[in-house]
Amino acid sequence: MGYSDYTGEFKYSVDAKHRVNIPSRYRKIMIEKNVSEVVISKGLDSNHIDVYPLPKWITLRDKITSSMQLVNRTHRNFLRQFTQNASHCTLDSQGRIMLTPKLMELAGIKDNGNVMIIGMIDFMEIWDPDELKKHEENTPLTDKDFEKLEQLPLI
Amino acid sequence: MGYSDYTGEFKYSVDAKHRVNIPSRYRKIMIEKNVSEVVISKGLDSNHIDVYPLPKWITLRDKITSSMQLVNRTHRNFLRQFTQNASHCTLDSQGRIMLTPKLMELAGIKDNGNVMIIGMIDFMEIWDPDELKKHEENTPLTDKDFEKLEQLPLI
DNA sequence: TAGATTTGTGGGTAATAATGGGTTATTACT
DNA sequence: AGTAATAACCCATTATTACCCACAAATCTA
Repeated sequence: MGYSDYTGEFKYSVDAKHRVNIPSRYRKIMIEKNVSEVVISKGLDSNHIDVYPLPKWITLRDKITSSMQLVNRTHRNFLRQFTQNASHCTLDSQGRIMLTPKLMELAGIKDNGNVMIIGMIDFMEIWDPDELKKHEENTPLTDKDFEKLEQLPLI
Repeated sequence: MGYSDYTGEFKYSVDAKHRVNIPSRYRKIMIEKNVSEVVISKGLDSNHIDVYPLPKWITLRDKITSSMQLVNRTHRNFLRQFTQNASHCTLDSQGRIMLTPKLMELAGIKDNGNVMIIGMIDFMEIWDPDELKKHEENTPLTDKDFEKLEQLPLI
């Protein structure tokens, strides 16, 4: 994973052309790693968008296809969900990507609205600010979570 | 960990640009260890800021990400909360770091106010002076705490 | 104790980042 | 093929940050 990772939370606007800025720190990391393309897709569980730098996407894709059994209905359904809403995009000269109408709809992101971008170490998430707040309120870290943390060695 | 560690308590100002000085003794240790970058994040339990020199952050991060599965919803939620408030910063030529508005808010630190910096051996904490005093008054170590501590090896 | 160095703090300026919009090229549609 | 819609490209403006210099207070040194 190296020393540079995607962390933090950023607020950006969505313009009339569905363009969203990628944080400059993230762009620097991508340049350093020679990545100029990302794959955006529906977040695995909820109403947000996942942004995978291409190498991460390839890792994910290969992991899934190699362990998947096409005769298994659940596997097929999962694979469909995973790829159906995935689209490749390259950053424009200003460092922005263009969201698709379908993903914006799924994530509740509005034209000329705002988004929150969250770093997830080796990929990113794009949220509608209200959806994010709602999600945070519904999933606070519990004491049980902290107990789990304590069981990790060296922390 | 070597012979040099972060200890002690220091009082510094926060200027209008959200800059906070790092104690020169700490800076010397960092130079000695070739560290020019830290990650600041929300303190695990309370209202203060944690400052991890980069190597410490990497250790933490890898411990957490290695025990984590992306398809697990709880894991994803935990990872999000872990990274969300973490932001990388490099010291400026005067040896200061810039705090983010969100972390200042979470820690109750005010523009043009003061902070206390506390050494935690291999990382540091930044507190609002009032919050720190309150915390000290409200959480003296009890006998029960010491009993728990006795269960730790090597102490 | 006087001078020299380090440390903490403040502020100006140049560089970078974020955002908006116009224009041309590409694709899609009938 | 001609037209409409869309996306890529370019430039302009504003906001923010990084970089630099300056100075005062504190500490060290001889």
